Amino acid sequence: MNSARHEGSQIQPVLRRLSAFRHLSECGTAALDKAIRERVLRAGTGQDLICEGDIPDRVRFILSGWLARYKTLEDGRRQIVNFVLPGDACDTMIYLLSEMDHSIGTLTPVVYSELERPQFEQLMASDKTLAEALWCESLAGNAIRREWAVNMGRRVALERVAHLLCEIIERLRPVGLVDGNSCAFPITQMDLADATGLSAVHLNRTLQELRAAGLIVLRERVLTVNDLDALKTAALFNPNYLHYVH
Amino acid sequence: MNSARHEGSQIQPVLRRLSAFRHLSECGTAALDKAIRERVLRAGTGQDLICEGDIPDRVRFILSGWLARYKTLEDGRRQIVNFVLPGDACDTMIYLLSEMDHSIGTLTPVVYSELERPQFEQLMASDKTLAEALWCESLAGNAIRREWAVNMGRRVALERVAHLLCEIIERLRPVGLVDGNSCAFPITQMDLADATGLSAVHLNRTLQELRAAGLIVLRERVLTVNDLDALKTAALFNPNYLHYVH
DNA sequence: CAGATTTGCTGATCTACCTTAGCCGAACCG
DNA sequence: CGGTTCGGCTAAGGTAGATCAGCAAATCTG
Repeated sequence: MNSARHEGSQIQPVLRRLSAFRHLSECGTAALDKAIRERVLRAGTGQDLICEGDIPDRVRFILSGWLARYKTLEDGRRQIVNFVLPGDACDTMIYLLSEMDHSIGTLTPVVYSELERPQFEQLMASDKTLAEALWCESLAGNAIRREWAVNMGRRVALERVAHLLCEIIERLRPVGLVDGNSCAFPITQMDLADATGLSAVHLNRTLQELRAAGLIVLRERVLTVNDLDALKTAALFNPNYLHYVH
Repeated sequence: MNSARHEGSQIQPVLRRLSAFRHLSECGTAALDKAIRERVLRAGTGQDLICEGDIPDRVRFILSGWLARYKTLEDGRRQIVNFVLPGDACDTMIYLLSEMDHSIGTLTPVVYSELERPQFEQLMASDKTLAEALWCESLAGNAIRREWAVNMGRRVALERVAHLLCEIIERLRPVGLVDGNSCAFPITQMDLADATGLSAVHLNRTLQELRAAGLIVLRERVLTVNDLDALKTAALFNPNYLHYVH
């Protein structure tokens, strides 16, 4: 178990992410900080935080690590419907529903904070800027899902994968996880395939196509994009759906 | 212009839809009824209520007719990311975002009610059951988008179309628009193709396959499904994501 | 450390779905 | 009234991406 001081340093991603939507008041920042430190937990790779059919009763904030929201068909086909990245709030308000319609599992080791419903509602009530930022975060998650529908329905494999990579970079950037042209990229090709609706084989070939075109360097779990504009053009990427204000 | 008495009769779908999530108090019902009657509008087929890039500043309730949320790529490829059906609330809270990331257009003639942000916030504050029902409606919309990701990513054409038809039927039923085994089905095959990520040609063939299998009858804008369970089985359809409580 | 598993990668084959092109009947329109 | 558009439908041919099978390196595990 780490000290509170150490865990505290990991709250930054959440503050940075919410600040992308609204300037947070000092009061809001303090309330959030306090609430998050209350209960910090860890999970290893490949664990489910919550499963389809479970009763949702808490809200989570991701401090580090990557997760996926996913659904599985009876015959095993899996579709990742969203990545959950550091700084993301996870399931704002979902406790209003009586049952989860999807699962949330870790793709890497994860550190996260858990709030019970009363704590979370108290947090929302504590500060207007914070509440609005949380609402925006939730609405932006919605917008991401819409863009994914476009991605899977109307983009070909190369555009599709390029688009996903652009999105991940632009989501990691405001939380400070992009260093120059590179970011840690800790997930497997299988995960990428399940997120893009492609087979693992075809995803692998598409990555190689992107590499051959000089658009990406992806090796040893690090993604480097030297010409992001070129990648965005190849992806028909328009960042408006991320809804960052500043 | 129709009389208020006549328009009033069209509020039913909204009440019925929200009642699927929470039992509405009399007070909430009355407030909603009053707010909706305030400003009832009409639009013909093929009109956009709001476009990508517009500033969202109002909330809408659909009283009759079908609409689509959609996005268009630069080169014209279109993807419908959601159908908006009678009774649906349209863009709860979206005024918190500064810009629309998608468009909403009519697929049929539509009757709808428009509320400015202050009116809507007043409505939300007026009654707890109503507010919760509206939140649930919004969360359920989210869940539908997740299921669509699965649909486009992991289901083959026949399953995909079958799944969409099941969803539409199960969404129309609680608002009273399913009559026995049939419902009005006023949209074109092109619309269905854009919603499923298929080409119009292939969608047409898939419909014929469904007809040949005896799973659906679709003609003259009426959809009849004599054995809904069979269609659901073919679609790997699980209604849990619609989140109806009763 | 050896064995088992996972991950990235490749080749060959197959097929689901796309594209292009065009027909037909119904509705609409000047 | 004849032209035009729209929606449903069909045929032919091409291709993007799936499936199956297998290999090598890295990683995990006992």
